[in-house]
Amino acid sequence: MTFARVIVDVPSKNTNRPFDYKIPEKFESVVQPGVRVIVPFGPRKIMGYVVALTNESDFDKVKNLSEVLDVTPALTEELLHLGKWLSKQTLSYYVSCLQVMLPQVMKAKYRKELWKLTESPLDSELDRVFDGRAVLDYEEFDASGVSYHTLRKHIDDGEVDVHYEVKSRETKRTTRMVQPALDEMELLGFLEDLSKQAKKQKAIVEYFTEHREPISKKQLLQTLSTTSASLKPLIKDGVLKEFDQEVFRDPYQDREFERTTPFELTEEQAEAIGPILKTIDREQHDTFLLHGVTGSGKTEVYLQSIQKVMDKGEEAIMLVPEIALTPQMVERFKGRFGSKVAVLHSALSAGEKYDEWRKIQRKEVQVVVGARSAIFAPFSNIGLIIIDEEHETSYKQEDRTRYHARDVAIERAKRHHCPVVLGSATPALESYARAAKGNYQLLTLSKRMNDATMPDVEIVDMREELHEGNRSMFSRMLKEKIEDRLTKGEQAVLFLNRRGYSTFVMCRDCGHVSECPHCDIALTFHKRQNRLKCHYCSHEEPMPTECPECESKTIRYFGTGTQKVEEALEQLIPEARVLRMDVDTTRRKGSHERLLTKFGNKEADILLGTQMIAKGLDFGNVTLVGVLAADSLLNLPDFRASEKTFQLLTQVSGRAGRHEKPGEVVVQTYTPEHYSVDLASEYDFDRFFQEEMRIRKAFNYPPYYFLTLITVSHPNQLKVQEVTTKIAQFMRQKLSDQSFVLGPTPSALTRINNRYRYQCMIKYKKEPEQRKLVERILHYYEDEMKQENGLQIIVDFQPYQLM
DNA sequence: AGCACGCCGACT
DNA sequence: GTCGGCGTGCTC
Repeated sequence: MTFARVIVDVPSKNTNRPFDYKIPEKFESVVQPGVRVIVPFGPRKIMGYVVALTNESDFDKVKNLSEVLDVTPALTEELLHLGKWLSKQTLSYYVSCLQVMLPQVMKAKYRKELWKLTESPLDSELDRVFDGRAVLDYEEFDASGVSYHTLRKHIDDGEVDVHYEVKSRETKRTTRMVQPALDEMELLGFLEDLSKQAKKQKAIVEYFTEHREPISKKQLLQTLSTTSASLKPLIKDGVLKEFDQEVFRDPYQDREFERTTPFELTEEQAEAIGPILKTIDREQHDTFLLHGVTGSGKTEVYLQSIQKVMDKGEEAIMLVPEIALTPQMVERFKGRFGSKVAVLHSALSAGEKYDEWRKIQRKEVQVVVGARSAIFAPFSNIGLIIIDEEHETSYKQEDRTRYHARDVAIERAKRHHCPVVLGSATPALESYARAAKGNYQLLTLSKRMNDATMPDVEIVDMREELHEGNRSMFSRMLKEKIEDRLTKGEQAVLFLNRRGYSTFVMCRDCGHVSECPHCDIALTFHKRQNRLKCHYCSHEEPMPTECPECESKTIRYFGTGTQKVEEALEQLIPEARVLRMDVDTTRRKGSHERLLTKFGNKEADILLGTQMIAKGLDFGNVTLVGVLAADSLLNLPDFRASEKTFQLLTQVSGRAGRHEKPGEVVVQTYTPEHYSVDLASEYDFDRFFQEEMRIRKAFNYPPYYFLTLITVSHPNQLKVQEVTTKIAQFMRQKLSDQSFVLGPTPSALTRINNRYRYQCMIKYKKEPEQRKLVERILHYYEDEMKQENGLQIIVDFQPYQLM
């Protein structure tokens, strides 16, 4: 095999195919599919992925590849295949698909430099830029204003060279290790010859007569309480030798995890796990939907299924939504499987992520617990894939390679002949419908463990509160119940779906609302900084003291955010100790965990938070859950609004009364009659499913129809309109009568970052040619999309984010 | 994507 | 004549 077929790191239409390179003899033994290489590409050097080896090439001017970056392939053959599949599914470039499977640090960085090759002076202008240095960053030259022709002249004369540098950013942390270089007899011999004054050297050599294995230099010097001054001569004399050993940053190294053993399964759990274990045994592919109410012990089913897979010597992937990847969850896995677990989530540093990934690659672990991208874990012998909280929308990647982890999981599981388990208390409608049709096997856990009952849910109509003169954001009932918990020494969780202080700022005199100058959206007030921020672009401005329109000083905040609730709570119940948990208070690494530990230690009475507290929290002392504004999701322009509301209310309610003490839930709403609020309060998933399916059917939404969303954006509104109209017309004309093409419609967020956005939505049941048609559209607009501030067309198959 | 090449108008 | 702008096409 003398040629490597390489996918180069250039995401463009023309380069979306392999390029052939000759393999120099010295690399022959290491180059194999999946390794990263550096190759010459035109005048520059770039990174690429070897996808195949061949004995011949159709191309006659094949170049040599210049460097090999991996010894162990970064991507397995299976992942190379999967990447191909992914690029077809999402209409993205092959190289981008390979890229998403790897840790960020493995992406190449490029530098362009100018190297001065001569001692003699160059053009005086250019010499001034070089300023005596031999190497110059190209950007510095670019910014200097010296003409390209001047440079060109020197390049042609061989006095200056344009140098392209490819750098892989991964850093391997190493420790200096020390090891004996002689055998025991020789060491003892050396000791005899050693000068009497060299006490410390003696101690070191004596240590190694008893310990042959390497020890870290730091540790050695510490235990023998000496310094490297005594070590150095020994190394110089060839008695000992030093080397660097790679160490893995372990984000959990300072933590002790209490070992847990499998619990005895309840009858229901045993019944649910049976078919999963059987499928693992038979090495078949099948997809299970595990529908288990909150607190029914889904995790124990996962853990025991994984144990089975590990006993067979196979590997397991467990996906959890980012916000549910709590310390509590990690603890359960580390506690059961110890060091056999790698954890991958966004709170890790880039280096830590890389190290966890390397543990998987080196087969040091058998289990990976992680967020969406962990689905690409480089295992080669997968026996089980679990997706917990499978209804969560965070499993859908919302940029570039718009994949859904569920689809990838099933694709991988098919190849590995292993089951996929989708678990949720509130399955996605799509999944439940598939289970109902028999495409997935439904497994049900209907009872909570510990004989706990689901907490009672009280719905409070906030309109009535208002009529009766209560203008605060807390209903009288909620206030009473919070106070009751305080006196009993129990805890409460308050849930709000918004961070910040309030949603928007309005002048009471003229009604002026402060909006982002680049986006069509009201600015959000952040009190601590006393600034207005746009949540869609990075725009910020100070909070005005008077209305910019009418100069009135009566500026008011409307809407409610966590910060504001915290303040209101302080006024209402001053003795309560409140912990606020949202993106703003958990930004720093480890703060998430710190806050939860504090709450677990009962250092606070009330945990107030957003989305992130809806999942996975399990505190026995929490007996009250308050939902401050149940309808906040309901009013979004999203056909899944009811589903999301139902899911959220159910999840939040599940936080209360998980152990001995019974729990209660208070849901405040302006639309108590809405079926998603009502049915969530009765924990009636089946009726909600029926009701919601009826509506989806009537409006031709998933799961009855598939969706494709095409979003067009451009700084010029007319241009966007025109293009979107053309696209919609084209699709309408080409697709069958069974499909619906909606649009052009302005997107719900009409303008973001000074770009207008229009969309076209396609609802279809079967359109095998659709991807080809979309490709034709993208091809047609290719040139316009290349330009810096040009047209952008985003195609999302099975979108979750409709704005 | 980035780079060279080549064609064109503007200017010492 | 020469410099620098941008459109075009190629990269194994």
